[in-house]
Amino acid sequence: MTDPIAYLGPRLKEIRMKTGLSLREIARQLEVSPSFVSQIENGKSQPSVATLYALAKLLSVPVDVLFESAGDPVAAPTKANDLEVNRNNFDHPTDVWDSSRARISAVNPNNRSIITMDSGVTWERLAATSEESVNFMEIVYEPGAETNKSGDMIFHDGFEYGYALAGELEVTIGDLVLQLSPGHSMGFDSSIPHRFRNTGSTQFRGIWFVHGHNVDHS
Amino acid sequence: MTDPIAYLGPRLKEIRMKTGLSLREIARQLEVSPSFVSQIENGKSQPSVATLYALAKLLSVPVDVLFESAGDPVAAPTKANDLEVNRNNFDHPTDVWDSSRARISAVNPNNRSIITMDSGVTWERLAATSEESVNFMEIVYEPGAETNKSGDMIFHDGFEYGYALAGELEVTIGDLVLQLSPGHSMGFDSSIPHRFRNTGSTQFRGIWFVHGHNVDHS
DNA sequence: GCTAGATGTTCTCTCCTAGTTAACACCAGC
DNA sequence: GCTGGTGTTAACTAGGAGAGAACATCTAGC
Repeated sequence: MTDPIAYLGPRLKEIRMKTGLSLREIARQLEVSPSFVSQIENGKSQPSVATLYALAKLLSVPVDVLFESAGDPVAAPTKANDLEVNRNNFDHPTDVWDSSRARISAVNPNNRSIITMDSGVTWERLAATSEESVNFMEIVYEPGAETNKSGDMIFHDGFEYGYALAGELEVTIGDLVLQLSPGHSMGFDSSIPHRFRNTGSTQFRGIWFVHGHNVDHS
Repeated sequence: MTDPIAYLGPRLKEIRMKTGLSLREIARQLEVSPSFVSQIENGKSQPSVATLYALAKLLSVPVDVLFESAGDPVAAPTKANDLEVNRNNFDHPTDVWDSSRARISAVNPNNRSIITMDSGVTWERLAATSEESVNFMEIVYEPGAETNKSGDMIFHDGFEYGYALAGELEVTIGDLVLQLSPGHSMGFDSSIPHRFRNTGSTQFRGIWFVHGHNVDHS
């Protein structure tokens, strides 16, 4: 069995990264030297219980998660890393917001980050956590608006989930066409070409969740 | 605030007592000297992280409960080793539904899979895609209902996102307590201990999205 | 280009403390 | 009385928790 204590360092680093805090900032708040934090993260030294506890508290994480084996031994594949498909041209709602992200994010409706598309489509961010490639948002389609003014279908990595709050939305996924009415919901593999269109005469609003495959990455 | 580390010793003793194990027996299994265990229990010395972890493991208790100020119900097993960590009772909404999952999933409100918890909490599945460790659902908290009847906070791998449709929900995440009203939304790293509670007099309903770290796996 | 400020890392060194051994006092049952 | 169990405390030591300084990168600004 693999010693969980051996993973403590990497695990700490992983969690610290998510918080966006620098090693030196941690050291400052913990009142220890930066070098020591580095030594801990690299497994060259071990903290005392007091330091361990303070560390967990600082990262607002139960002590136990520090012992969990960090994710998967994601031995980075040497090859597949360099480039993805040319999905850059597609504008899909991943990582398009500003950079403010945290481990806990609460948003009230009057204070959302909003992105307005030229095509009568609006995304309002509902939460900005430290997860990348993840978007939780309210989407608004004005009457006549559609995903792509060109009418083309789009596809991208990951999955997409939606819940209709108000109005009607015509959802096309692959061959499937369905009408989303308030209370209806759906989810699909977004590598299937898809398109949304508000064919009705009233505004459509829905709760949307979109994420890529690699929800977290080192 | 009183230092939780000061309570570590007494806490250990308390838990050990419940297991019926002698101090010397602990020392034997831990492969340390009995005197040292005594010193730890009396706060005259502190264990290293390794010893602390081994200790928690031996008592089959999460490390965190060693820091709790004594008095809380520990649910310690009567004999060591016959029970696992009492974290198992935590049910969190991942992979609890039936197996029907597809690449495209559309659900209308009258035809949802529903899980009713004993505590007045209901989950209604909004989509069932082929993704594992992912749940998109409408959650309902009746007045007075809470995540855990015991009042304990829960934590698990992954992230959690919510949008309030109706009613009020008291959300506790780590130290943070916030009131979720209709239109409000939030997201957080679910490894931070959290708890939800409907403190109001009306039913709470919200759109929830929960996923583990490993969103897809081959 | 240079500087000034961040970032994380890797040395070397010191002092503290985790953990030891010993002897201690208390019980049971034989 | 012994012999086995229990927990406690003193004196000691070896090892590692943690500091300090110098290191190599970066990025931003002049």
